[in-house]
Amino acid sequence: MLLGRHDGKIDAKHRVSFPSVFRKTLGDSFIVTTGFEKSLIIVALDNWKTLLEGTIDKPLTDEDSRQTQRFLLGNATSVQLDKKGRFLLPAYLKTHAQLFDEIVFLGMARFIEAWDKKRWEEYNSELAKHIAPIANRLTEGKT
Amino acid sequence: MLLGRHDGKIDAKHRVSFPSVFRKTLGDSFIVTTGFEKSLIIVALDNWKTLLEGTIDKPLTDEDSRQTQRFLLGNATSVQLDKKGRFLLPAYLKTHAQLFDEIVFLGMARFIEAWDKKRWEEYNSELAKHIAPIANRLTEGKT
DNA sequence: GATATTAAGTGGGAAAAAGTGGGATACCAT
DNA sequence: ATGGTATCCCACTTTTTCCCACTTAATATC
Repeated sequence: MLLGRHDGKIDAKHRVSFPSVFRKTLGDSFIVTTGFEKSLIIVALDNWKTLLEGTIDKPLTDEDSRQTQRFLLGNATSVQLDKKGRFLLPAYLKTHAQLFDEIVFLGMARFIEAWDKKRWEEYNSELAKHIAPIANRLTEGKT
Repeated sequence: MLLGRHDGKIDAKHRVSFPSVFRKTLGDSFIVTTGFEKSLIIVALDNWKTLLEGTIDKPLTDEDSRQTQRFLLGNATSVQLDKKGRFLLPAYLKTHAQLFDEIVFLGMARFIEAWDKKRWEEYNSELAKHIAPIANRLTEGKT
């Protein structure tokens, strides 16, 4: 299961270093697409369809579903890691996630989210304030 | 049941020595994540997994579930003790807990809290001054 | 209670792995 | 051709991992 935070960098050639821990699970070829809250979603090729369940399997007459499809599928790209574990990030994805040179990868069980480091830290500290009930359950022990 | 205070150290290689008393309960593999008042929370793996149930299999479109996942998964790390009972502490957790080189582990019944030694001692002596009315509030209204 | 014995904890060397940066060549579109 | 981008490769730095030696603490033994 994918979990934890690992940092990477984006160099002048738009190459993104991908943490080796995650590489062990995902392999050296996967899908990158736009995510929610200005993140990027990174998912293994064979997990791609499963992940979309419940979001794109609605009838095409449903506009919300059409829009979600366009967002998730239309922006997706398949990337390949180089020998040193880096992939090339298309400009439109870099823009979407407001990425600069420091990137944070978050293991989210079945996929990975990527955030600009600064934005993640801001978002996360906000999150901590509102997620207290969840954190409470964490320390309550077995239910 | 986890209780008591035991101290540890963090060396230059980010290795944290974990008290053998707690190791006997938790084993040599567990979850470390962010906690309240800038502490760290250490919980057993299966404890943590129970908490995740019902959130990691929700569709991507569920915002609440996204937030919970980010908090629970993004900040957590699964650690493994080495032969000498130390684990590697990720930089972001060290930062969160404002840890330097001395660390205090507190048994909290079902989980463990970790504090920077100096911060803990300051916090604790403040606590001692004000704890009586606080503890009283906890029991007020009951019976 | 002093000393032997085992366990726990600390620090660091050395090798391997991961990550970083950049040069040189190939490729494509204008 | 030319400028921009991608690809491949290599050199170098940093981090991680594994192992061992040593110190300190805890426990046992007489």
